[in-house]
This record gives sequence, structure tokens and C-alpha cells, in this order.
Amino acid sequence: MSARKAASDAAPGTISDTVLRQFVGYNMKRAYINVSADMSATLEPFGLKIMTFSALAIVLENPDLTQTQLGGALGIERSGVVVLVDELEEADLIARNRVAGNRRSYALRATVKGQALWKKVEARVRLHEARLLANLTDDDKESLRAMLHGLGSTEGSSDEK
Amino acid sequence: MSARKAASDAAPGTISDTVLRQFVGYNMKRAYINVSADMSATLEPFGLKIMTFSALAIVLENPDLTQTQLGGALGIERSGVVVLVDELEEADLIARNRVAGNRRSYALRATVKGQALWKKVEARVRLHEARLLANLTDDDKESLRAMLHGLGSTEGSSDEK
DNA sequence: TATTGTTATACTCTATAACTATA
DNA sequence: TATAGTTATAGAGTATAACAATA
Repeated sequence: MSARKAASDAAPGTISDTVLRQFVGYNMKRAYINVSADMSATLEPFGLKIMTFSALAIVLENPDLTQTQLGGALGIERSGVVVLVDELEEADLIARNRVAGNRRSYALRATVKGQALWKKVEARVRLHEARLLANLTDDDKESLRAMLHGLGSTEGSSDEK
Repeated sequence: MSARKAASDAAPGTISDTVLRQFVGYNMKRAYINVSADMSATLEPFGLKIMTFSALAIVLENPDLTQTQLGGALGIERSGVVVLVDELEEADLIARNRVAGNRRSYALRATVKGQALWKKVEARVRLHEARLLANLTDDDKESLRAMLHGLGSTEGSSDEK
């Protein structure tokens, strides 16, 4: 017999992915699938999804911003913002306030209920991330966060020299 | 005046996301959006997508594996594997070979064309990742890759104590 | 004319469930 | 009965394009 395993009758777990695991992108995709699933499960009891959670955070930090600005901050289109804001408004977590002198846009602001919910959710998410990253030192966690932040900013380094 | 800016008439770029950026998960999502867009653009000239690229890699590394095994390695359902394998077979990059003694499953194997394409694509993707991570030291790149690998394995640390 | 919010639509990715042909 | 592959379908998430109201 050769050293090559007969993959077709081997157990599922014996399949290797050494080549793919050399790429940062592949590891990032697999990591994000796990992290986002955990995050979704954490938010679900609060009636939030990843994007409504994110939108709520931006609105709290930037009171009276417009929907277009919210979309810019979240990196999504205006049409997508409508859905998020609808959902948050429906849950009475943020309000579409009219702004004097400009009837085209809204001034988005978190409600008292939205502020209260945020405090609870934020604490819960922090706890959850701490568990998720329990294997890492504090330095490693901060290093990971910072490197991802660098990769997640506006530029994509696509082709510009 | 106070330190609070009037967000509603500020330029779009002035919206802050300091709170969200504290979370690893948010940075990972934003990073993955950028990285995957870059990756897709890199693969497109080769007629590959992220998942067909990944599937090709797994098949090359595990000749004669089954579709179910491929799905296990990629973390997707069997029904999704069919689409990927259809696409790779259509492009003559892998073949669904019959296996003696079991007419239920296929033995997947890369074609000569698939092997040749892989060499070119792999080199191109490596180059691309190097550019994407150009701001990081070699140690940082490896550290990032390893931490993501740790987060992207089977366990999700959801609720088990 | 340009901008803000909105709606309708479509596309990508993936899971679920039901089916077939084998075992 | 159980398994491998397949098919149909549905859902989530998001983008594109066209539109109305307003600037």
C-alpha cells in the first residue's frame, strides 16, 4: 500500500485543508462564520440582529444623523438603511425625528428604551466576546482587533499603486 | 459650545463608530467584506469564485474524496456541494469519477487542467494577500492567520461550560 | 438638477426538505 | 433502514434602479 490514503472510504474527519489554511482570507471566512453565528445567537434574545445592533450603536454615538449618514457609517446602501431603521423604529428603539428647515431628511435618535436596551446588550456582547476569545491573551485580543480594524477600513488596496 | 457635534448637517465622513470598533466581531465583519471583495476580484479572471477556489484546493489535497466529505471540509451542506462540483466539472477542472464497488458516491479528482489552473491561481492569490497585508510584519501576518484559524475551527464555544 | 428617503426587484449564498438510487 | 447525491424551494442579506418629495 502507498502512503496515499483511500479518501473515498475514510472517515469524514480525515479530509485535510492544509493548503487553504495558509491563506488569511480562508481563515477569516471560517472565523467570521463562527463569530457571526455566535453573535446572532447572543443578540436574538434582545430582538436584535447584527445589523440592527450595529445601527443602534451608530445612532447612539451620533445623535441626529441622517439615514444616508448611517448607511455611510455601516457601509451599506440607503435602501438597506430603510429596512434597518424601520425595524428599530418598530421596536421603539430609535425615532425618525423631523428636522426644522429640511423636510427631506430625518434626524435619527435613540429612544430612552433604545438607550436602556443598549446598555444591557453591550454588556452581554462584551461577555460573549470575552468567552469567544478566552484562549487569547489581552495583548493578542487587542492585536487581532487592531489588525482587523486596519483591514476593515475604507480602502481595499485593490489595484491602486 | 459643547463638544457634541451637530451630526445632521455634518459631512458624511464625520460619523464615528468608536463603540462598534471595540468589538472584534464588527471589525471582523468589515474586514471580511473588504478581503472577500478583493479575493473575488482576484479570482474572477480565472473563472473562479471563493467557494469554487476553495473546493478545488480541497479536492487537490484529498484526491478521490466524496462530495459529502468535500462538504464537511468546506463546512457546507451536501446540496451546496452539488452546485460547486457542477461548476468545477463544467469547467473541466475536476471530474466525478465512478468508484468500483460503490455506485452511490463519486471519487472527486482534479483534472490536469485543474492542476495547471491551480498553480497559477494560487500564486496570484498569494501575491494578492501579500499586498493586502503589506502593512503587517511577517510575524503579525502569521499571528493573524493563526488566531483566525483558531476561531474558524469546528467549535463555536456557544454555551458549553 | 441634485439629494433623501422609499419601493420594487433581482441576485448571491446557503439551508431545509423531499426525492432517487443505491447500500 | 441508512447513505450519497440530487432537486426544488425558501430565506437572509444586499445591491441596483426607478420614483416622489424636497432642496
